[in-house]
Amino acid sequence: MEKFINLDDTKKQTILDAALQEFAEHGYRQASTNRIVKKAGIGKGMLFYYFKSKKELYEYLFEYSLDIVVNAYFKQVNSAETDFIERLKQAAQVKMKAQLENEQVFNFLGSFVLAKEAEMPPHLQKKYTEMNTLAAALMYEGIDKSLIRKELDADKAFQLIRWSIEGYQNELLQRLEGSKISSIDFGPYWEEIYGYLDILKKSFYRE
Amino acid sequence: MEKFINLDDTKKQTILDAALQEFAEHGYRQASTNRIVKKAGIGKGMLFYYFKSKKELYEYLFEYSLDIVVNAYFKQVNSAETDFIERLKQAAQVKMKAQLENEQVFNFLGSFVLAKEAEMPPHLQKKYTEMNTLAAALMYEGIDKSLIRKELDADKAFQLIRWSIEGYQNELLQRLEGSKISSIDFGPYWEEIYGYLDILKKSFYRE
Amino acid sequence: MEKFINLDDTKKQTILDAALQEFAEHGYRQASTNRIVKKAGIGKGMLFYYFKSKKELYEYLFEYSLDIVVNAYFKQVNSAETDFIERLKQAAQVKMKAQLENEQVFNFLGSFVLAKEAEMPPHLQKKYTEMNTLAAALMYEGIDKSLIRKELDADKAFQLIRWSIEGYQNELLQRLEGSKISSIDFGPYWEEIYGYLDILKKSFYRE
Amino acid sequence: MEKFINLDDTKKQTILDAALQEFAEHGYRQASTNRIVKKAGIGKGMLFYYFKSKKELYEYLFEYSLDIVVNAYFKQVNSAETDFIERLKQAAQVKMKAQLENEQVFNFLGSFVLAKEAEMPPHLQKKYTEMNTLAAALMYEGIDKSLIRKELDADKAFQLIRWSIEGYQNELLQRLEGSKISSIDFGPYWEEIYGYLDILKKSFYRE
DNA sequence: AATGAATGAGAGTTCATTCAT
DNA sequence: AATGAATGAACTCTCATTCAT
Repeated sequence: MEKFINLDDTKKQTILDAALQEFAEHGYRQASTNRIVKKAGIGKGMLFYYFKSKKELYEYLFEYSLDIVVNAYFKQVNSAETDFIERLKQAAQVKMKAQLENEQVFNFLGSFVLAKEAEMPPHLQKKYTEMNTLAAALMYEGIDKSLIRKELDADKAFQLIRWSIEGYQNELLQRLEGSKISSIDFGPYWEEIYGYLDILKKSFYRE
Repeated sequence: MEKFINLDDTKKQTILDAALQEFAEHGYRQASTNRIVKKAGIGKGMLFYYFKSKKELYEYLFEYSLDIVVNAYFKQVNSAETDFIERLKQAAQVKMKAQLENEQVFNFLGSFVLAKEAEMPPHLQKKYTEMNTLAAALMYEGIDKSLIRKELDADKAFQLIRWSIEGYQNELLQRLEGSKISSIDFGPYWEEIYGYLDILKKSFYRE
Repeated sequence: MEKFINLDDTKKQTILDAALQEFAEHGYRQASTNRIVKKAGIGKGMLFYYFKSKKELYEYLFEYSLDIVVNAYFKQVNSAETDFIERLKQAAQVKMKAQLENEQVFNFLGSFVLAKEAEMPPHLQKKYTEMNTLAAALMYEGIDKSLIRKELDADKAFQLIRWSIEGYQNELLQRLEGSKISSIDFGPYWEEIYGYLDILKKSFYRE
Repeated sequence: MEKFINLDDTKKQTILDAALQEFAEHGYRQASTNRIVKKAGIGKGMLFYYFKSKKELYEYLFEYSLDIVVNAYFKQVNSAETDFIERLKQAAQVKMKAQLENEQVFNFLGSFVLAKEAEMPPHLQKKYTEMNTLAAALMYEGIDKSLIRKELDADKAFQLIRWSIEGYQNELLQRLEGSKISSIDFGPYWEEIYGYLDILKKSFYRE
């Protein structure tokens, strides 16, 4: 694996892209190392020279993808914004941008949920959970709780708001499933989401 | 397939359980018919005597599972209750009970979303969608919209409430993952969920 | 096998027909005992009660078919006819008639050549050869050798004539391959064959 | 398949022989790829590395065999000889030699006729027919028809002569079946065949 | 006499992984 | 550092044969 890390960037990227795409498209087990080396234009032996097994390759891709997501998404969320809903709104925009720019990585991570626990080592599951925890932390850090109506438990309210938004995002994803992400006009969806955010504000925030 | 249906119940259940578990654990393609017969304690040939192919087995399990879910869950939801949040509360209780009693089935259906459309025959996709439509209909039918604060769009509000609850349920599921479901004391969780429902009422309902 | 022989004729015939057809259509190995019992309308076990194995069934069918051929074909050849070519002509007519009336049997025997020696016991091969020898004997018995031009070895001439006719029959068979035998108009072929027989007479017979 | 072509000749030949033998002995469907690899002494996977399927292997063997037959047999027939029977005589000698040197190939091709059309792709059927047409053309090209007695239809006479000879060859083959071809003393047979050819000349040719 | 459920070996094929070059 | 030929276990599925009923 260190062998792989020391490769020059172009080659590294070619291989990463080939592998991410293959795993995203076929899932862990159905992904074919044969197709990966063909797509990447390298010899069959090299893949197992860089990574000692298919699983190690997968785990590497996983950690690599988490890194990308953290840097291109989480770290771009404006933590100066103290209004929770506004921060969520900005986060959603950042996420969309990051997804556009790292389609393979997001597709790959999206497909991770599919790889059943039985086959995936627990430490990956853990990392994934940690990432989600980090994301949540970033989401709540420095938030102005006083905006929430005083008769409500602010933390629980935040959770409910987050779940609502995530629910909406999932539903949106299902609706868009199949469309090529780069060809979607998000205009109408932003309007829709603003509608929902407005209701959330009216419901949970003080007047 | 009729061959299978006419089996005595104990044997049928053993095979069903083995297959549901295998598919839930590994997904469609990665599931091994070899492991299924070993788990079920039947000869290699019998599975293909009962079902002419792996796919037919999968489809049977799918329809079987839908039946269970509809009967043990959806049909148990009290549609006389016109308060949306109260109905959701009752539904959540029914769902927990159904899940407890049909662990494998719920696991299996949960894993279905993941099976790539390409492999699954359209009529299964259709059935699944129909089930979800039915579920939504049951959830919203006869609901008293006037409980929602008049300045909010009632339908959107219902959606937000639903997403909130589903989000909570998912999070709960992840937290409990690994624990043997039958050994969980749900007491504290009900309190927690009531806390959330309370907030939702305060936020979205008229005073 | 004696079990089978003591069955009443209708049932026996049903089973024979089903088996002959299956073997003729798929060859020995690809023939499915499952399909045979289904076609014959008997239980799976009965087939192996009557015949202890697929091979025994095949061998029985083989001997049965030889019997039919000998009785419906060879024995019908008019041995009073002393002109060799005339006898061959009559034999060809009788053969066509027999084939029409025992399509299954002839198809089955035709497919026998396919079953490679490796799998078929030598005594079947032997029987088959014996049948051919018998056929040849019948063909030559009581033939008037004096019709053959005196400068020719009569026996060798007969052989050549026979091979010629068989060659023609084989070529005809290949040409007709695929057509349903009962729907063929043999008219034009008889003319053709008479043409050939005429040449043979002119060539091998005294003037 | 190119993978196979680039193998060194010894290995290629080992595999070819194993496969030709297996197919010749058992026919297409009943031939076992398992037995082929065992006979050839290669790993199970290699066969499918060289040829992507059993069918592709079969088709390769088929075209390979046609090539051999055309080059080692047809092309060796002396087309300068204008006497039909003399040409047939020479052809028979060439054929025996070719058969001796390519036993497997001739056995394999001999078994091809048996493989039911349904399973074999039409282009193979076509090639086979083309080969036969070519063979016939070679046999009749430049032949001096004036040798045939004037009262006979020359073309039909040629057919009869050809069928006669083929019939003799087949009978010879059946008689020799089982003997190791390389240990046969063909001396007596040539005498026999010359006897037959002599009769044919006396019968069909002008005096 | 009759059934058909049950078995397990074997079919063709795929694939991660190794290793000689 | 790089190749791709080679392996063999595992895959889904078929089938002749047996056996409890």
